[in-house]
Amino acid sequence: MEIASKYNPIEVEDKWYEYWLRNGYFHSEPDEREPYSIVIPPPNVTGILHMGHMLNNTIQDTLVRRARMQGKNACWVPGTDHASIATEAKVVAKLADEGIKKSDLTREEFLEHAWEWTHKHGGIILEQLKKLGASCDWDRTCFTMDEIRSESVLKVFADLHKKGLIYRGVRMVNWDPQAQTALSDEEVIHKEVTGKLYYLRYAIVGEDNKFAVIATTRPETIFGDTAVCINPNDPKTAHLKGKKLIVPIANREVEVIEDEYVDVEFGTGCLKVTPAHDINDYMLGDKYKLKSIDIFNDNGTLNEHGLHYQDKDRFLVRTLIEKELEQKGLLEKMENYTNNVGFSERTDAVIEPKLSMQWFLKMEDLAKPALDAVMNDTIQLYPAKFKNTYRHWMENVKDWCVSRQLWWGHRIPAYYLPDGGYVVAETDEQALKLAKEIDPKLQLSDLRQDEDCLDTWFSSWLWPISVFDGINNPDNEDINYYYPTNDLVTAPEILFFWVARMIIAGYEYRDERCFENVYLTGIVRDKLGRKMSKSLGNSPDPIELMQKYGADGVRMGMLLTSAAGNDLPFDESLCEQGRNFNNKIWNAFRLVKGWEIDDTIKQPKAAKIAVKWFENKLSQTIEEMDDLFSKYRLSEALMLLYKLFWDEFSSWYLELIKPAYQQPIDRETYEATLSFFDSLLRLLHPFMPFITEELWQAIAPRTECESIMITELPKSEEYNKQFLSNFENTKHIIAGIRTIRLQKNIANKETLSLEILGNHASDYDTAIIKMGNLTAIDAVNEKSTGAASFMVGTTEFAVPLSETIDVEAELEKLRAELTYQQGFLKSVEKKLSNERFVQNARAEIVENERNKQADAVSKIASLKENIGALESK
RNA sequence: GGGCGUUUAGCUCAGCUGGUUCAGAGCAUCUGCCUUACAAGCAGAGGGUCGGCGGUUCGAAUCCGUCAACGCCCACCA
Repeated sequence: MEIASKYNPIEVEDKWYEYWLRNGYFHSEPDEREPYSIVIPPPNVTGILHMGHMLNNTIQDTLVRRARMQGKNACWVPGTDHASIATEAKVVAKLADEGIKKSDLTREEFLEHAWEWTHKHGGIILEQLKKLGASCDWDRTCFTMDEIRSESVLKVFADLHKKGLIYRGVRMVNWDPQAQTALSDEEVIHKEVTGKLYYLRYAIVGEDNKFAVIATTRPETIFGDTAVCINPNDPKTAHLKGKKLIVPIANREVEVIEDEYVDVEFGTGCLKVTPAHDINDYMLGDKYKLKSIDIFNDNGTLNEHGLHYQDKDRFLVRTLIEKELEQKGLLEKMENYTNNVGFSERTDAVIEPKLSMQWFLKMEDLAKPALDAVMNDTIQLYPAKFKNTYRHWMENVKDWCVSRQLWWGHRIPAYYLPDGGYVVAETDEQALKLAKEIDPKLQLSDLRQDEDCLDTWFSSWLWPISVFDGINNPDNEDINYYYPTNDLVTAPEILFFWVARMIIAGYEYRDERCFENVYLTGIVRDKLGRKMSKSLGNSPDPIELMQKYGADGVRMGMLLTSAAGNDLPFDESLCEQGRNFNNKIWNAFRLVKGWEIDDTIKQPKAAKIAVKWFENKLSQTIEEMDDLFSKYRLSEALMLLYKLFWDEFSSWYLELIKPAYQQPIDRETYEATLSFFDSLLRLLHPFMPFITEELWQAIAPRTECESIMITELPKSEEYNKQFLSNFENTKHIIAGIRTIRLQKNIANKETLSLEILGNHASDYDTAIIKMGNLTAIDAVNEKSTGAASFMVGTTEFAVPLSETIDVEAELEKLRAELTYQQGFLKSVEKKLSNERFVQNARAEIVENERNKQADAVSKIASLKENIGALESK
């Protein structure tokens, strides 16, 4: 059978994914096994796969596949998020392209478009995940706005309202004038912006040509001024006490109020107060019962209060008003100024603080158990440094504005009565029932449901419960079995948006943590450290990458340098490394598969040693891997395996047992090798599912229904550390011979012999002979003349050479070594002659120093002897 | 402005409670090899004052202080 020398992933990946699906290996039902569950962070329903998803889902799949192979009943629940604001924005944009304005549509018409869009683009991302090999239980696929999830959301809203935790009120909220909705504080991103600080002249009433000068970054908001505030302790502004001022252009009189809130040092010490458009001014307005004038329309243009600027955009007005003020002599001066401005996370529009009626969730009490759970490690964050961040947020948690002025989402189940007041209930019928308690004559048609939707996160915070229908049916088999889930893998960016709130919901609705461990990934960046983004065009297409390097190659590339919580500087060369590794595995398979077995051959000694060694090495590595996995150090676990396969198995083990060209192999060694290969494939499977399945299926006859993914993960057995360390020594001896070959330009084909000075255990001699291509190993008291020597540990080895060696070069080498050893001995002796060291250090440390001393002394003696011998020639 | 974190080889990172020859790994680099599993490979080699300074200690990459650079989170002094 001729096998290609390169692994071709394209040919095998779809085949095996189909096979796994066909056999239902991803599907999980409750049974008597230990459950292991992960809920996917639901990607936006109309989104497409990006590198962040690749990283995140590779990690999840690795964890799930490993758990499955550990005999757990593994269940990875997939799904998508309706992504209220993001999806609505996309639909609005698409409609705009078609010349349709959202405002021209009814709610129902708009939702029709939105659903159409969702059905058209929805779920693409889940199909893409399949290419990656994601072993999700697709039968359980959920959507945050499907029937069960919607019902859950409304139920929870009604319940929290009943508990008095949800309230409605007029508050200063973050208004996104582009999406025309309120946002939660978490959806606002503050950025430094260079702008100007304008110094405006407010005329003092009753004092001709006298002005108070007031600094502001937002001159367009003067139309909303309802007071000017000074600090009562500020002599600079004391003359303004009790006066009235005229707001420029608006020509309105406002009072001067006094409050210590005003910073004497800043600007002129005078603060214009615009309660409708600034959170601090709002508080002042509240305190002094000031009028509040809202000067903006919902889309960020000025309203009738803006006078001749009506219907013009706020930023345009800023430039226009600057000119007008200047013309009227009301602009004292301008300075460059940088300040923090809030932007909408979704639309990047500048946030306008705006007073409006919204729904809020009281967070303080809810947050308590969630804070404790993380602080006392009931829920573990990886890396743990995020505990601090988490605590800080949870201790200062503010009420959550849950209403959004959007249509795409869960409509708030609040129903207004004709004569004022409202009821909250999860269904129309129940609402009517509640309403009738107030007024028995009311009909359903009398009730008017709230127009607003709920924040997207108000559905995703229930995700670990709602995917198992644990809100609607709190005692069903699934939720009782799979909840709490085990691991959550997500980005730190949504620690507050999502993770914290899920923990809160978990305690509120299950009275239990929603997951045990949270693995926080880093951000995938490009080589230059920039975030990957569409606008920069620096984000590779994951699908193309997988076509180029294979899904396994890309998975490995993602995992190679991604410690938890560390950003991942992504470079295609990582995938290349992954692909190369696939190829290495493939070729090892080719070698093994090509051997003929001959039952009459006895197992060679070298092979026997090799088998014994690799058994030990394998166990040792498995033990180390288990430890790394328990700490969620996946990259390191993978690297360990990589080295085990490449260096230990391929370069050492296979070379040691390899029969001569076209010679058969003995059965014992062959079977041991197949068994090792099988173990290695199983260990690799969670990381690289496709190639491992392909080779596992090929390496021995399998029946339909068999798969590596449902085999058991190899376990660590007892191993002999001394044996492993002896073998490392052997490797050094072989490396020494190879180095001499290279230095002396001796071809590998040419056989050599090796001399060992003094006695030497001979267990490994056959291995050394084979790997070094030696004719013999001789224990000698004195090495041959003209032999090239090297040391391993305290033993000296020599390779006799036919041609005369360069005495001077050899001497130079030996002298350098002598100098090093003498220096080393000196430092050891210095330590040992230090009484305080001998007194204070632990006994074994001192003992060790003494051993080092003895070693060095013996090495020095032998080096001196050699040098003397050479010099006398 | 507050808090947290990072700084170790050209790059990405390990290095747990200070002590084995502890200064490591992978990649990259360099040298020699097309040795019939693999040139997407094999064999070997070089490379770091562990960010700076100071301290504790018999002993510091590791602990403490301080400075610097970078990053993240929180916080709306107009």
